[in-house]
Amino acid sequence: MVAAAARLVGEVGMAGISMDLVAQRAGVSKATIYRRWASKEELVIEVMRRFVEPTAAPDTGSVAEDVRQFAVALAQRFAHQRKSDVLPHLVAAACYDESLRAALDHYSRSRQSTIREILRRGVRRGELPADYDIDVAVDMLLGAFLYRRLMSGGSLSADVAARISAILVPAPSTADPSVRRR
Amino acid sequence: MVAAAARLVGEVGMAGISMDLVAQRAGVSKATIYRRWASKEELVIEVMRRFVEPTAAPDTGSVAEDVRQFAVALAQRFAHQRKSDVLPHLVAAACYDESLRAALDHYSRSRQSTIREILRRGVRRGELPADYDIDVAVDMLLGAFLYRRLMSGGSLSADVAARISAILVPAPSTADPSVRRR
Amino acid sequence: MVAAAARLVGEVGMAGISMDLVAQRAGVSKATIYRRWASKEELVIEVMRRFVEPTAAPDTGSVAEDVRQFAVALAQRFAHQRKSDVLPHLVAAACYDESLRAALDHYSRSRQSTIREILRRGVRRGELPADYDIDVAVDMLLGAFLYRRLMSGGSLSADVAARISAILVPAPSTADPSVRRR
Amino acid sequence: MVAAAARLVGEVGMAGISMDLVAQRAGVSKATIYRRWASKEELVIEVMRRFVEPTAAPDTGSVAEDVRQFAVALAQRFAHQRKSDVLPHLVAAACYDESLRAALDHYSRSRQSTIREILRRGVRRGELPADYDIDVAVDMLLGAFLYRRLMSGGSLSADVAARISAILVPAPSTADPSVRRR
DNA sequence: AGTTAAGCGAGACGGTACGTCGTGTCTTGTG
DNA sequence: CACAAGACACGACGTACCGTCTCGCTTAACT
Repeated sequence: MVAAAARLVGEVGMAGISMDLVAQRAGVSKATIYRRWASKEELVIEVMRRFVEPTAAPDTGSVAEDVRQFAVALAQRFAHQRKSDVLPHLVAAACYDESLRAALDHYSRSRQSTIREILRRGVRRGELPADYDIDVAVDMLLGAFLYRRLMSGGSLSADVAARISAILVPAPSTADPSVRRR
Repeated sequence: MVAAAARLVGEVGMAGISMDLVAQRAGVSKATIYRRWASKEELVIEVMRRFVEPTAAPDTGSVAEDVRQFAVALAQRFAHQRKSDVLPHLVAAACYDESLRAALDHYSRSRQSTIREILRRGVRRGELPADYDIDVAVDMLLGAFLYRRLMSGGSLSADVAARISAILVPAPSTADPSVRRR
Repeated sequence: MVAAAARLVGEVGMAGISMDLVAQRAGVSKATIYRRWASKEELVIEVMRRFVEPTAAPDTGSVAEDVRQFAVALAQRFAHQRKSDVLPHLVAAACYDESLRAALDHYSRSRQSTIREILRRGVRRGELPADYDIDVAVDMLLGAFLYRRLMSGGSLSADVAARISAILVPAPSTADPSVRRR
Repeated sequence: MVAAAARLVGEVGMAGISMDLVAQRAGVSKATIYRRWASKEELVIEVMRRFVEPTAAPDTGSVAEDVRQFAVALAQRFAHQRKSDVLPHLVAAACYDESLRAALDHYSRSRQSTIREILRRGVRRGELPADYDIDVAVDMLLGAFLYRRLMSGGSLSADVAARISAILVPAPSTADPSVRRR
């Protein structure tokens, strides 16, 4: 069921999926699907939860470097056209469906744990100011990727990833104290 | 026609709109609409082009302050639930429709002109480094808003807007030369 | 189980009944019902067998009067909208289901015993000709009721009942010999 | 559409018909069917209206003979298993659907015109008493056929038809005046 | 001025997917 | 060990939009 949906996401993308199709492929009745998920969107969230493994958290000793590596890895994720079409669809659907909204929030929350952990470590170690706003930073990092992918149409090369992380967490290169103090 | 669509966007949101409904409201036949727009999405882009006036570009003399004001103004934009549901829908639709993709790109490009101008001015004046990556910065600013609104579910207060712009363009408060030089 | 079905027939009529509903009401699992009856129709036949008591056979000494009384009593039976919807449903279902057909035939046969007895008595006493076709007469009597109720939409008053029986078994009132002789 | 439905009635009978099937066979969308008929039952009534031509009215000069001929012709109609399953289904469905009820009434009314005309002629000519209850007689005649076909399970031979009509309109064989006068 | 052409409203149409319901079978867990 | 509880495959239901299409009617331009 989830597996069939996952396969279909890969084959025809979010737009090509219908409940009838999933049911047929999974050898399952539509009613059975609806018994578990309220919509194909919630089903697809389940797909992501199960089939998209979280990015590993690097620990190089430097926040700036950790963030950079994380960002580069993330950029690669967005390469696959088909699969990265899923998220925009879910986001749009969540605008009209409260329960989907909740499910998506929960999912995105869980997916942010890696980058949040990296940043928290930075604060702990003193590499980032104590009042560093992790929420906002995460929004900026992931938002930049999303926006670039969906709106700007720009590339998502490793270089771009690096530049984004550089703005987010300025490299302490020449022992720049300006950030830490404030 | 566009006016009727605009009214409907306000009343029932993107999800509640159908071509039949627009046609009926505009006192127009569906065929006539299709003669001008390929889909309701392209029609709605037209709506935005006509009815969403661009944010004014502040010019306070300081990039940091300009960006801050711009961000705060933008944050207010995202307040209206109904209307800000439109963009995600268009973004999702653009994933499957090349021509819509183009129309949306064109639109978003034109909407970025204000913030790009602000940043370009900053570079010209030397407040920002000569190699400041405006593309990336714009992605981070707008992406942060989008992501926060759609995924994080966080608030979009003036305070948050200020913090975002602070990360993007560190205030030169105490004549900090570190950013400029590099 | 049968009792629950009977109650439901009274409440929601044949159309509103489903096996799930009967099961729930009877506090029984569907499987248990299917173990005993092949369909809800056969279950309902059981209901009729148990809960619809046969019309009493009058014996006034005159066939014509007996038939009249029987017909009037029968007419009252058809008054209840809800309950008399059951039979048409069963009849229709029996067209496609051989075993149901048999069950229904058996039931209707048993229900005709009263009127057949009345007519047989008439023949025995010589009030009806020896070659009187009881089968046909029964069909005409019951058929007239059924048809009137279901197709003509006419009323089923005592008066109508009387007129039907009068045609079937002409009253020997004024020593009319025409029927007997032939 | 109606033609496709007619063909299907012949092939799979009333029970085997579904709106999806009719739509597919007619090369038409379900919505189009529903635009014209509220249910498959009303569609089938249309089928009967168009494809079942009315029985011709015999005029032999004698009511008794006219009725006999009509009855015999009618009996042949009921021969085809498949097709005569349709009516019971419609009758049952009409019990739960007011508008179908009306449509069916209208149809059956129009189908009775032949036999009614025959009987009216009999009254006009004085072969039947002036107060002869045509409504009741029609119910008895058609009802007998219906009942025999659906409930009794008896045959519908020409002989049976003749016997039914004999009871309904006693042959005036030996110039029996008893009926006419009254 | 009369005729013709274009443009449009109205809305029917073939399709596709929806989400729900009922059936009859089959499995699981409990008393 | 039987049975309630209920999950399940199947298939029909009736609805909603989509995008295309054919009708007439209007209005304008061109005879």
